[in-house]
Amino acid sequence: MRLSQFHLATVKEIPADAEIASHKLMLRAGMIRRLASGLYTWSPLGLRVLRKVENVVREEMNRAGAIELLMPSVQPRELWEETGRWEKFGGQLLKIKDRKQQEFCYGPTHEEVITDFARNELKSYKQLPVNFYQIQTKFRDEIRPRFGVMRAREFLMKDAYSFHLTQESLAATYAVMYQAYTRIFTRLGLSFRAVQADTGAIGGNASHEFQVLADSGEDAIAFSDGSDYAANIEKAEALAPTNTRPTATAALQQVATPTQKTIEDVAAFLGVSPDRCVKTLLLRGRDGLVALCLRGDHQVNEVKAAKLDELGGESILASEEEILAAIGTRPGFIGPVGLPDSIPVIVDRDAAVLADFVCGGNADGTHCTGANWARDARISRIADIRNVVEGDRSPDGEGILHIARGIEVGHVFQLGTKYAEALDAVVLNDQGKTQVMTMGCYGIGVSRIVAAAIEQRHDDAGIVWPEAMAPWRVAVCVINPKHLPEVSEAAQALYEALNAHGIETVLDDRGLRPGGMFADMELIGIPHRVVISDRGLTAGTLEYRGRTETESRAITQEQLFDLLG
RNA sequence: CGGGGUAUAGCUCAGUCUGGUAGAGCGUUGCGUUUGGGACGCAAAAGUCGGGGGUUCGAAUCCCUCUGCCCCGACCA
Repeated sequence: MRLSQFHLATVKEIPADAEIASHKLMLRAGMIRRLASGLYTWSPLGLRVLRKVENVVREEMNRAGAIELLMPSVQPRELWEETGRWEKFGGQLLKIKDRKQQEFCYGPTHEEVITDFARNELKSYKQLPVNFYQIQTKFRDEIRPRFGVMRAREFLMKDAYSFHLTQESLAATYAVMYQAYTRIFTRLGLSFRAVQADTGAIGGNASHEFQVLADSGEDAIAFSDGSDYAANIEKAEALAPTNTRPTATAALQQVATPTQKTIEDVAAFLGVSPDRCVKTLLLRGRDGLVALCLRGDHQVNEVKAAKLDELGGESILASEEEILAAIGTRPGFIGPVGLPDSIPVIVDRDAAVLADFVCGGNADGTHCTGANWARDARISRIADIRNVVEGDRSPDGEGILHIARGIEVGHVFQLGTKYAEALDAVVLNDQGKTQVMTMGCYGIGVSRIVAAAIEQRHDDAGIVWPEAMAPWRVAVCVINPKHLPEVSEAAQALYEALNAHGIETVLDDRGLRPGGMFADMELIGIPHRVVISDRGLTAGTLEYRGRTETESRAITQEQLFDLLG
């Protein structure tokens, strides 16, 4: 590509509301333009990168035996009624009506459509297993779109759905997809980690997320330094403490804490550390309020909590009014001591081994000191309901846990029969009997990968693309093309030679001053730069500089081809 | 959904408190000089000050209202 014939649109100034590096750099490089909240146009430059990612994904999916198809982005309400998700999916589902007032949604995902396709197309176990995928635009009406294409409302996703007769077959395809994902992210040059993920309300058997490691990531992941254990913090189990509860030595006392409502304030006020306090949360349970007790320095894990029988799938905090009505105090002073018998008290494993602890006094402006389980407070059940923290023992018993941040770019999931059952997707098995298929689903956030890569790879000058994602591998920059015809001819010749060797090259023939040209090529992250000038022409060498190098070096054309492989 | 902010030239923003001729930088266009790390000079085009209503002799500015966008929060007491 000759840049004079391209639309490169870098800018110096960007809106102040771009917060993270990838968002800023994508705007500055002119890869994307915002159309409306969470909606972006991909410029010619941005699209080149997006296509690179897409093609790697497509190649590896094909290699792994998946078959590409394309489903509509607009989907009829009736299909979503069949799985009950028309209502259950919530506000993220963008609902639209056509001229006949028929209702549709813009697809946030395609389980319904693919399962409908499968129930019509697949009739025999002989057609299984099969794995269909598409690369398609999705729309999720996010509560708060942010970070550019990282959390946009409209985004490009690769989603695959596999169909099986048996769990063993599903597990096999799942493993193949896991391997394919590992290849994809490795080829894309990303530093990533596959982590165990929560299977959510669907309750499937296995699920892994592929997380690109970046400090700006919205997910927290826990990984062991003594094994390959890694899990989303939502999923990571906090092991029971090894010590048992000491015997009570202190007497229960009620103390005045007039304005101290947070653990930090109470602990500081009473001169104890937060890990000697018990914090109590009241949630809406299946049959009335439920109390959760945790050590003051720990945080409740909502995913774990929601799975408690007492809560029945959701973890919703009780309102101040409900709490006032039930126990006569407000948030900030709740404690396990003297709670009504009707409220189950679920105690975290670590909170359960505390003795002589501090907790809320169940009266405004009071806390208790010297509280002890059994003697002063009832335990209905002990459970793991907290987030793991840095330094916890790894659940597999090997090493200790560390916490890192990640950007979820892929998710593989053994769905089971949930959708196939709801939509009656059945085949005849080898006994001639009708059998519901079991499913897997495998997603990759194609557009998000572009942002995630930049998060991971950038410097002061701009983006530092991995070779596999760069819009072009090489930039040939011409200095002062108008002065000497030989200079622009030499640049042209090199440009053509590189492309002829299958090395994607861009020729910067815009005639900019060198500073502007170099700055642009660095901003848009081209891995290799070759400068052609009268200076080099006289010397018979090319001036080469890699994107992350700080000095140029003189090399021959032969050396350049060697270097580019 | 709650709270806060914001909307002025293509972009980034001043100007609003204290009402009185619409501003800057970047970008764009033309001419000239320049040409190895985002050049310089001269000239120019460019705005329904988000929409609607009101107050006023007069509104970007004050009041009401609608809308878009952004930020924070939406359980961790």
